[in-house]
Amino acid sequence: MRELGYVYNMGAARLRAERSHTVGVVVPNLTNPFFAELLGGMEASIDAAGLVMIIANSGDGPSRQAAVLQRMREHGVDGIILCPAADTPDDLARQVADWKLPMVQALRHVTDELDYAGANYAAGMEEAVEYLVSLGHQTICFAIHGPVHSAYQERIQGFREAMTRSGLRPDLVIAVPDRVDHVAQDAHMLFEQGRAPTAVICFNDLVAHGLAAGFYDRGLKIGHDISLIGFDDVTDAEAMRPRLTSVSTAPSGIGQNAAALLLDRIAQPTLPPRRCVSPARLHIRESCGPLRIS
Amino acid sequence: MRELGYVYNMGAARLRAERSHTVGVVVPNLTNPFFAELLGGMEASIDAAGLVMIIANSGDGPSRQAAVLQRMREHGVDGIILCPAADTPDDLARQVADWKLPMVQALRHVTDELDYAGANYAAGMEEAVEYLVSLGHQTICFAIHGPVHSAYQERIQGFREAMTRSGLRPDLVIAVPDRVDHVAQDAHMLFEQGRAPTAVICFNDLVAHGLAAGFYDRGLKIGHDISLIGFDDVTDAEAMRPRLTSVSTAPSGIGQNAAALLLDRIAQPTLPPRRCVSPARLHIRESCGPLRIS
DNA sequence: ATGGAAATTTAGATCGATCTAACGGGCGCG
DNA sequence: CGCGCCCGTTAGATCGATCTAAATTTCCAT
Repeated sequence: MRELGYVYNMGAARLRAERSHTVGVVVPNLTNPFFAELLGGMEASIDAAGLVMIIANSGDGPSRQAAVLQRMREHGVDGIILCPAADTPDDLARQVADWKLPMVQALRHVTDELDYAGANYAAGMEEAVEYLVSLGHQTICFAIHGPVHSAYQERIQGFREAMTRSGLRPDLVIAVPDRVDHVAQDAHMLFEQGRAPTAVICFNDLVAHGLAAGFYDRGLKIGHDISLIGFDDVTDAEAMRPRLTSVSTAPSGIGQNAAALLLDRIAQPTLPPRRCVSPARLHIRESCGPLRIS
Repeated sequence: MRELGYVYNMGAARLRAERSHTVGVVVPNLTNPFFAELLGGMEASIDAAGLVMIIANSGDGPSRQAAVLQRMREHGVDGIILCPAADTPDDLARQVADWKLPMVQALRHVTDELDYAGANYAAGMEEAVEYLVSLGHQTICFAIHGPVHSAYQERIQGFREAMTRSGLRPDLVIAVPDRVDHVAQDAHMLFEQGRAPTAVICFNDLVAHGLAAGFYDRGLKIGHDISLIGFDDVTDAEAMRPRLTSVSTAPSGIGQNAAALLLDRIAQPTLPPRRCVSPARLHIRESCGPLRIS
């Protein structure tokens, strides 16, 4: 075989066996390091199972997402890991069921009829709020960002519930610019309309990074004049100064979970839908300090 | 067709037509945001051409890389974009020619017999050195990192040549830890053995980020006590304080170039090997200042 | 040595898109 | 009216791995 330079023709095998040893992965955005880590985790598990990943970008839009799913179907993928784009219609599940295509939702979910791998964003958020409360903070702001989806809503909900439970105002949810490089210069938005937060929780580490720059520009010392908490713990929080306290969602682990769910479902398509929600824990570093009475 | 739920069977078409509408992409590392941007650029071009990307991780090791290439070959990809792993044997080109598989090298190159898309690292490095020299710096250090490959050597060569041309010591090339989170605590290495650099150029922005943290810990003010230049301009340099001056290599554009080269070569396999080297320009921000006489 | 059961080899069918060649219908011109 | 040309249609072959069934061999027991 070696002499003749034989290579196994997976395409022919697929045609006969109806198995392509291929899975599709759809993410809203390739360049966000958060998704890059997610992909890294998936790749490891999927590769170990002897399959390859076909990857595509939905651009967080339902129409592109539909086109991409169709393309993957044509390519005969054995299953799909989908991070549903914002505004994904909820008949997605029905459609996929029609297609008899194993599928798991990652990070975000639009239906309970399909598997889901994510993190417990709400619990992580609550832990962050409780930590800030324990430091004496009362005016706590949640800086949000980006398109609306389940992971977005769970964070807001976790924030509101934890704030309410602590008897604090739950409505300080402020939208900052989507473009990360504009966040710094718009950091002043947090202090408008009579708000004077002493602590800010961010939708993700990118926002935290931008706000940290904005606070620096305003002469606010992080961990002293204002406390800052990130979310995802993915950008090198360890390399920020002061080091960024962040809610760790371990995207690489979520990727592995999603891959494991998909492999199981491919093996047993009749399994009832499962949810694999990994804990999100607050990683305390140096960006938060006790409330200063001014 | 819609009523019956017909889907085009790409696998069958491939078997007959010997075209899979599939390209393989091999990178050494999925989680590095630099490669994520590269993939983003490729995805756009490849998707626009109606092909899909199969993606794999070589872990920067030749043996895994060989396995991954073999797997892609079995899957019948129409071509491959490879960022060659460190220590890739140079008979790679011969092997690929035997396989009659269109292939382009991205970011790094091991042979002139295959297409290559990259950036002019040496020129970018020279621009960085000249800029520091124009600010009066004389003791300039290059902080390197990671496995050895062509992009690594071109940067070192550019540094040495530019330093020599300016009549400065070209040998201040210092290796910092590979793990980014250890760079900060090992920043002191730069000042050992009687070296007292007043400016540091970094192998990439991750190193710059780490060193910035290390300098902060030592009480050095960046842009004042010490000047710092990054490379790649990919981590949100705009969000650092002071903003990081960095040599921009535009990985997304390199990805697009690589994709374009591959599509051309698939269309015309007999084309002579081409090289597509995009310019690398210094993006000046705030992390460098004039030499202070102490 | 022969029958029957088991093991192995071999021949063909299959998956679905595509390519070729043969076939048939339509039409114009002699 | 008939011959030949052109066009559209259709039947079958093809790609390569795999699955089934038939054909062949092996081997043990009677």
